[in-house]
Amino acid sequence: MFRTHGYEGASLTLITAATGLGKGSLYHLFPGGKAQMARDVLTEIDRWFEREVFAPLRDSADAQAGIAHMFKATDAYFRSGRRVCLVGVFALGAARDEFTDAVQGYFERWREALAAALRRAGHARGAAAELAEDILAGIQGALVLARAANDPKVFSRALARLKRRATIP
Amino acid sequence: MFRTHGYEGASLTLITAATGLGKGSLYHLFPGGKAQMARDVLTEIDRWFEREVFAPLRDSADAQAGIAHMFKATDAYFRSGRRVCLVGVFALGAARDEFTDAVQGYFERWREALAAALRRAGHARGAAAELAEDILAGIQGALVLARAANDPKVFSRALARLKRRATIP
DNA sequence: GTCTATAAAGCGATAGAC
DNA sequence: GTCTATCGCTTTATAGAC
Repeated sequence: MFRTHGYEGASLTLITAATGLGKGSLYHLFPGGKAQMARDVLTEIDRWFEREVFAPLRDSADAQAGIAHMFKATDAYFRSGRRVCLVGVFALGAARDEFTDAVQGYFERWREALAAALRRAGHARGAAAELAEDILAGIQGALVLARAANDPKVFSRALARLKRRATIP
Repeated sequence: MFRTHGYEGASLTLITAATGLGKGSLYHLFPGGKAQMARDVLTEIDRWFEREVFAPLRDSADAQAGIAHMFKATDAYFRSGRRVCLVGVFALGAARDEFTDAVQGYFERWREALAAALRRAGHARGAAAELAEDILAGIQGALVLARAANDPKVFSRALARLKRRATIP
């Protein structure tokens, strides 16, 4: 609900309908209310990316394989462009100020892990840093364009091109 | 207000405070209420980009000059990364469905005008189409990253790299 | 642990005085 | 054309029964 409606747009009524839980249950599980729900969702997303994307980027013996894994996991996570990025949605809105650390940390750690992997894969230091930024921006922007055009293929195409740029022939 | 708070987040209270107009005045000027306000803002944005970006891309005798003008106007419009894109914000949220035409049209006409200019500037047909998509996604994504990091320079850097990719040496 | 009932505030929108 | 007052509804959040 936060992903598709934004923080302000995701009302408790929508959340109760989507979860099948009444407000009483929600406040029992999340005493901090809506803010805690969002915080817990952000934490869960962070854990998923840490495990499925950042760690493989950092730890893969074969850097190229780690990068390839990132593209595959990213495509799966965003449902090939049918899903948008909750962290990106929060970043653009007023919610960024309430969840600064989570929003900032997500992109920062992704960028750092990717830049290091690109370096290990053979890109020059400066080029790797720039390329990592381009790839992250390319992914976020492609999600915007895909949803604007209501055409997930925009995302798939962009992801394929970014993967090609990351690969050293 | 729509840009910084999203469609749902931009309440009439925020809008009255920002404009200095009471609700009565707002509904006198915009009988269609909040939806009309958003529609009129989208129309205004569309006019601005049509005049300052799309038309120069299409009509410039020197295609390279038209593209350079686009990057300059884009940097100015987004305040070098201190502003985000209202159309992008709407695209990611539920507002897209209420303002489909405006959101879709904005990116589509930008992409088409840019692809044509890139082709006239010397890029091969297929490469120009791909590059146009990359540049639009790069801009939207850089706005996300810049706001997430609370660092406008992320946007300026990305824009400079995109401009370099658009230029044929 | 989940529910219903309810509170207090805020929402978009309208009416009518001036 | 702008204001205040108000409507009806929704919002987040709480209380208390079960």
